[in-house]
Amino acid sequence: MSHLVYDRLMVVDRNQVLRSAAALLSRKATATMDEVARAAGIGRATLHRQFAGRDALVRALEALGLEELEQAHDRARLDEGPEDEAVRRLIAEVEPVAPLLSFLVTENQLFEGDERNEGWERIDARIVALFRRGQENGVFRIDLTPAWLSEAFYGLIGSGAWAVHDGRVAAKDFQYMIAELLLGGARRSVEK
Amino acid sequence: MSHLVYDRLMVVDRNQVLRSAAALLSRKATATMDEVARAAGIGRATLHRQFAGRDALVRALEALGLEELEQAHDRARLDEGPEDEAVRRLIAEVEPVAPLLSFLVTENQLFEGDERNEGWERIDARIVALFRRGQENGVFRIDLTPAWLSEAFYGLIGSGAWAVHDGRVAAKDFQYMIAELLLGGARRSVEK
DNA sequence: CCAGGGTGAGACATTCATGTCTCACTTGGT
DNA sequence: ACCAAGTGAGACATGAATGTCTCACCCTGG
Repeated sequence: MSHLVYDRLMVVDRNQVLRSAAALLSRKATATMDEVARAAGIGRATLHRQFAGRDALVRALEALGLEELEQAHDRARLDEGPEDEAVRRLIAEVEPVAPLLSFLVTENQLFEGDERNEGWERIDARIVALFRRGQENGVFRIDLTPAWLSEAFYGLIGSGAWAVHDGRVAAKDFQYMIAELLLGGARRSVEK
Repeated sequence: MSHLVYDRLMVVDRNQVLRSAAALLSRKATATMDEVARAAGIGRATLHRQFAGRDALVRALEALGLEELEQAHDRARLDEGPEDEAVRRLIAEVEPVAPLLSFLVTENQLFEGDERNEGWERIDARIVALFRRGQENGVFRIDLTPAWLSEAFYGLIGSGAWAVHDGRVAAKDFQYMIAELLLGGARRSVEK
């Protein structure tokens, strides 16, 4: 029981540190451990006590990102209703995680298969399944593979996050821009 | 006249070094100067003679990438014919530069406005103009801003390059997948 | 009031990439 | 055959980030 007290008062809130680290590293991926510590309002030593090293910190961020991504997928209820609507819901739910996500993606490129977290494949499987189901139900075209649609989905999320980040797209248009491009494409359509 | 002889035989071919560096760094962005040198088949000292430092090397790669990008835009003849066809041509021409491009993009994120090369804006202006013209001619939808379409274009190019890189998409499908998604979207359409 | 655990600050050693320099060697030109 | 230029290899210094450790301080609980 004493744990609960410690976690909230005197002791550094590990999760809070992670949030602040995510916010910082999403903007400046090369931030040093010292900068991360300062951003979290703690000392570098304390940061090291919580995370053995920079690698451990990134791993923890990966776990955090994956957890939030999974929750986003859960909330989006991908297996309910029309698949294109499910995609829209997913975009909306994923938006808050987008900056952290793009940081992790570029960071993961460097791990080069050292020990890739299985969580990514789980996430990927869920969205691949969504696109596949949409194809079977005649909602999505069948000439674009689910794997590619999944890749493009996260690519557009990242692009959208950056576009918003440096003011090329208004934050309020984030979901619409991504959803419309992904679902409808750029070409002018007769329907709708 | 003696320069031509030097450039081809004894002296290191600077452009050749750049190519090999581009190929290596596109796969492993954190490669050392030593690794870059080895990959080019030269000594580290010689690499430093050609490029004052890692920063200079990246700048040179940026110049190379921008030059090839501009040439790709030229060859795509963006101001001729229907705009959607122009986009297809552009995708085809940009494909070879895609890996280097995605390296430069992630690398540029770190420069944080120190001295961003103006070339990017020139390139961007060209493709923005293409999308804008397509909108005026009724080929592209007007509810997606040209700035976003441009961002999405390069985002998808990058995603496609990575998808091909780790075998999620066949290389021969690169152009088709990107063009179809960007132009037509994922939703099944009545036409076509 | 006292004891203990957690913290911030700073000193310190270590590691690694970078950048500089020297030197012997090879190659091409004269 | 000689000379000059460019090169590779290696030694060396530098700087930066990392990781470890100590120590004084503060807060909380007893």
